[in-house]
Amino acid sequence: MNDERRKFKRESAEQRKDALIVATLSLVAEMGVRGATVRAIAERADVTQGLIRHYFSSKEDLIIAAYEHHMTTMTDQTFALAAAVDSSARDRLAALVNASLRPPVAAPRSVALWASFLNRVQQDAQMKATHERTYAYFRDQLQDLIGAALEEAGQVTSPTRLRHLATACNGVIDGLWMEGGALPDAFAPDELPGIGVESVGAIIGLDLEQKAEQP
Amino acid sequence: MNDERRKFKRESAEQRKDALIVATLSLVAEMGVRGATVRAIAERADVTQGLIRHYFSSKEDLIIAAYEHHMTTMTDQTFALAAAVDSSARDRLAALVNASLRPPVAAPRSVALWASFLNRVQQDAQMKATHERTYAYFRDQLQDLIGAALEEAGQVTSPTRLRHLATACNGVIDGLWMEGGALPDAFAPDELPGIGVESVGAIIGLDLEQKAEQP
DNA sequence: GTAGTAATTATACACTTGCATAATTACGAA
DNA sequence: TTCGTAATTATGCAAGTGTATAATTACTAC
Repeated sequence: MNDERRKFKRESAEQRKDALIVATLSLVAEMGVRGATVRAIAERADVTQGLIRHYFSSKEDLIIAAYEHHMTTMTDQTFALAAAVDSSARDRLAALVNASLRPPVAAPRSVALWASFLNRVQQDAQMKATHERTYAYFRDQLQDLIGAALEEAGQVTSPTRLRHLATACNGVIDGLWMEGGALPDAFAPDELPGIGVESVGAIIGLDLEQKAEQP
Repeated sequence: MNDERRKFKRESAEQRKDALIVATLSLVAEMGVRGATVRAIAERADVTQGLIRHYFSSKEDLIIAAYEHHMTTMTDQTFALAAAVDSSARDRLAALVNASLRPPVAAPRSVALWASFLNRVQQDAQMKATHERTYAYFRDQLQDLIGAALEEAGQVTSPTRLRHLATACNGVIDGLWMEGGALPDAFAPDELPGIGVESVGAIIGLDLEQKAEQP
């Protein structure tokens, strides 16, 4: 009885690791990797610093896990919304662009994390692999959607041209994503997704904004 | 005589400050702000660490100066090429997009620096001011060029719409710039400027790629 | 030449960092 | 209940950090 006396509570390995990762990400987003010291992380996760070494072999290991967590979360958030659309490929494409350029995917926090990790991603092989996997996945999905939307519209597209279109659209989307997160005040609400849909539509030659015809 | 014995050489304040800034930027680009320690900077600039404090009141001061230097250099490099075009506004616009998406402006080093500084920019008032000034300058130039190009083509554009177009184009350009620097291998040479010109043209409704008519 | 002075080096200090190791504590099994 | 063990804390350390201060050194004015 009298739990107040307990100096700490035991948690499952999964919960603790997750709590440490969440604390790490919040600190990195706020102050960069430099601000995410073991002591600061431990404090934010309400544990003592020694515990970090109990769950992660090194701080580098924790940083890598945090990056993986962030990328996975963003990917999931992006495709969760787009996958819900079950009408036309064109609408699914528009939904994907929308989800990519709207919070929580497009947000200062996301971009701050991306920027903070960039250096390490370029140096650490494991982080680089995570980055490339995530990137390739998004690009492939985008390319498939573009292809399907064009086919839907009765257009024949060569694989080479399709690849070019996907590259261009991906660049525009990623770029607007970063831009929106780096300069949140530069855009009115809904302006960023609007620009994205407009640009992607202009590039592939389809009007993504027009409502589906009512039969 | 026998200058070999000299333990150091005196340089003008301007040269030394510049050398320290250049050393700082190269280190930040390679290893992030975290890797740019006073000792590493001093070593790369071939001086001892004490000298840094002689020219900059603090390390933060040096970082701020380095950021200013980087942004100014990028702006100059961007507009130097575009300003050389003296034919039509349309061609100047195309040249601006090109210069923005081509080395040395669009390069891994530039984007690495941008990403490394992002956190500090958000926190430090002086750096934020530098950032906003640079950004606003580019945007205004872009908006003017778009307006001139459209007028040239005989199109009337409301200020509101012009602002929207400039925002969209700016977002696409900045985005592609970051994308190209973050993933240099994802694009073939000349592919990025091509996508940029194509996208900007599609957004504002002008073909920027067509050659000027030969009389 | 020589003295003055600013540029540059040399040295040291207080503080933070990541990490290791030992000492506790909570919880499950018996 | 008690006992074992893994989770958690407590403490300490060596290396690296920015900065301050004093000691040199190169150039300049006279």
